[in-house]
Amino acid sequence: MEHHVKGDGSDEELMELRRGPWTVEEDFTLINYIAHHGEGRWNSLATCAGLRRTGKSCRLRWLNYLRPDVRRGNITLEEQLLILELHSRWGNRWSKIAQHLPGRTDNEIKNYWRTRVQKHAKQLKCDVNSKQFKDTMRYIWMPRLAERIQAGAAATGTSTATANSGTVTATNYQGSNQMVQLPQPGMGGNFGGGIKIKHNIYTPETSCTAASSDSFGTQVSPVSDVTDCCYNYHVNHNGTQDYCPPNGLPYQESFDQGLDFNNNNWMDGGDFWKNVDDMWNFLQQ
DNA sequence: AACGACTACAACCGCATTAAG
DNA sequence: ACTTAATGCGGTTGTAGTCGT
Repeated sequence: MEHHVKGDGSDEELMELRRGPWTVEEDFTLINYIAHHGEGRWNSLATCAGLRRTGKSCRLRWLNYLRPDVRRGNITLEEQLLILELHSRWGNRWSKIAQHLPGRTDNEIKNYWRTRVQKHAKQLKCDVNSKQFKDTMRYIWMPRLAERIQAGAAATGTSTATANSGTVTATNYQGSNQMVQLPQPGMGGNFGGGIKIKHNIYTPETSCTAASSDSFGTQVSPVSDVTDCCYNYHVNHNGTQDYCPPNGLPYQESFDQGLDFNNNNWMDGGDFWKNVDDMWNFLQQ
């Protein structure tokens, strides 16, 4: 369908600027023009190319869709992990995050975050910006993603996730065997008690954020130190204490049931746990 | 088959920042 | 130094496709 700017007698209306989805012809015109004249000066480009589009629209179409190096298709596990990691550091700085995922646009990453991550936070009935959700992501989901990446790498004989100007290795995220205290229902952001469960947890010490400069050579301030975190945990370097819930399922397996990392559906456990309390109840069964 | 709900993603909008004159 | 246009960014909306009933 075709949209037109309407109603106010503006220049835009007089020029009958088009809106809405781009046609194949428009795409071809834009690609052709940029191939001959280069990109930039988007307003004049739109006019000179004979496109009845705003410069903004042309720029967006080029950068997000037509550019030859735009990468399409499913977000890989490595990319997911990188997005989570960078978002935890920079927040909604989509453009900045996208710089470290070659071929991915800020728009795509933003869409991914909104459709997958925010959806899951909603299903868990917690705010995506809450410490509770961030900690769940950081100490549970990210380590599991890393494990799956490494498992995949081991299976295929590859060892790194090529993801930007630098590389992210799965081993960046490998934790030592440590004891982490899970949040209990009603604790809010301050988890004072709780049982101790062994897991390869993701900590500032084991993540690339622990360094004063990150793996991309960018100076960063470390994210909240684990001592600032509401979790109480202690390191169990020999890793001898395995906790097994009464249901007989190892802790890790229990989480895998709720967070299906297979087939990239690593956040599709929302129907399994309706909220954090449900998750907790399941783990205590 | 028809319908509605849901999902993913393309596109738009408004504002902030930067560059040019 | 100031103004204005261009560009970039993040939030939001629109829509086509898919799935379940």
